[in-house]
Amino acid sequence: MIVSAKGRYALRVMVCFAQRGSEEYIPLKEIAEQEGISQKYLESIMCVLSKAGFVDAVHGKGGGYRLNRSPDQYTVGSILKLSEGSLTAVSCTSQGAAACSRTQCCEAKPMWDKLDKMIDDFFEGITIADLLKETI
Amino acid sequence: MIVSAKGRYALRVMVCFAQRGSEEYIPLKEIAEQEGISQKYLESIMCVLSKAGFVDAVHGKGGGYRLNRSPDQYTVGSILKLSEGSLTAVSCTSQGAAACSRTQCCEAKPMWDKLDKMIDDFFEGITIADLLKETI
DNA sequence: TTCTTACCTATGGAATTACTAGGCAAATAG
DNA sequence: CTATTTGCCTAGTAATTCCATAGGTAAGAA
Repeated sequence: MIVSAKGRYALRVMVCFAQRGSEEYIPLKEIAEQEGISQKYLESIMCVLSKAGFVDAVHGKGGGYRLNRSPDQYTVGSILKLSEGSLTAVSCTSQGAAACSRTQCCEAKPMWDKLDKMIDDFFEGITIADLLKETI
Repeated sequence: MIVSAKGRYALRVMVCFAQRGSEEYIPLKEIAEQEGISQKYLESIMCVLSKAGFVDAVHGKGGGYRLNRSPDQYTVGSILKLSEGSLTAVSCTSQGAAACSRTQCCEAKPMWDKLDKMIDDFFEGITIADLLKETI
């Protein structure tokens, strides 16, 4: 599993906001109910998206979240990387993990690197707008 | 993480057998020590490979495992699928899992399907012989 | 001031992963 | 025939991750 529920939820929410396409702020409670996702869990996801500047957030009544760019300005890759942390296919190639001791002699390393690049290119080549238009 | 230690170990062992390239059976203990992998853990992996007919196994003294085809007859994909169970990128598209209720209306489904196919093609297009030759 | 909404910290259950333990079954060497 | 070597089978377990919950604080509008 390269994309967990967290990443999928993040995408769903962003698609959801894009579908509404409003300038108004939408409270998370509304999205959570509509999508049938735990509100509290969504909060932790949106918080990350907000701090990264992907969405605008406003407190208080009439507040909520809204996109601050057009859907074609959001790549699926950027959203997944933010919510999942990283998209590496094997632990050996992820930065956070302690460097694999076999890096120098590993026959498979070039393959993993190529796969990582392929997956990254794939997700960076798709935008929220593409998902809306079902043009994949 | 789409490939865990189990899958990586399976590949390493197969590469290891291919490197030796012998007709003789090699006991797993030898491989485990050489590779620094838990013998017991390797046993469970080899057992699957053996039952699937990927390797020949012989009990008793002088026994062990050996490949029964040339390295270019083993795709990385076939080995990973066997040891990992499946290679699907998201839980929604894996057969074993209960069918996702959003399958019909999910904007992302076509994307996941395309990714799954891309990853499958990638791994099916690489053989153990390729890994040995470092021609990736 | 009160209500609403985003943000923050901590915690817990469930599942998965990587590994260990101990024995049984098969095959060979002596 | 017996002892040794090797693969095979079942069970358990520590650690980790994942998904979600709980309970609060901070900010802003009516």
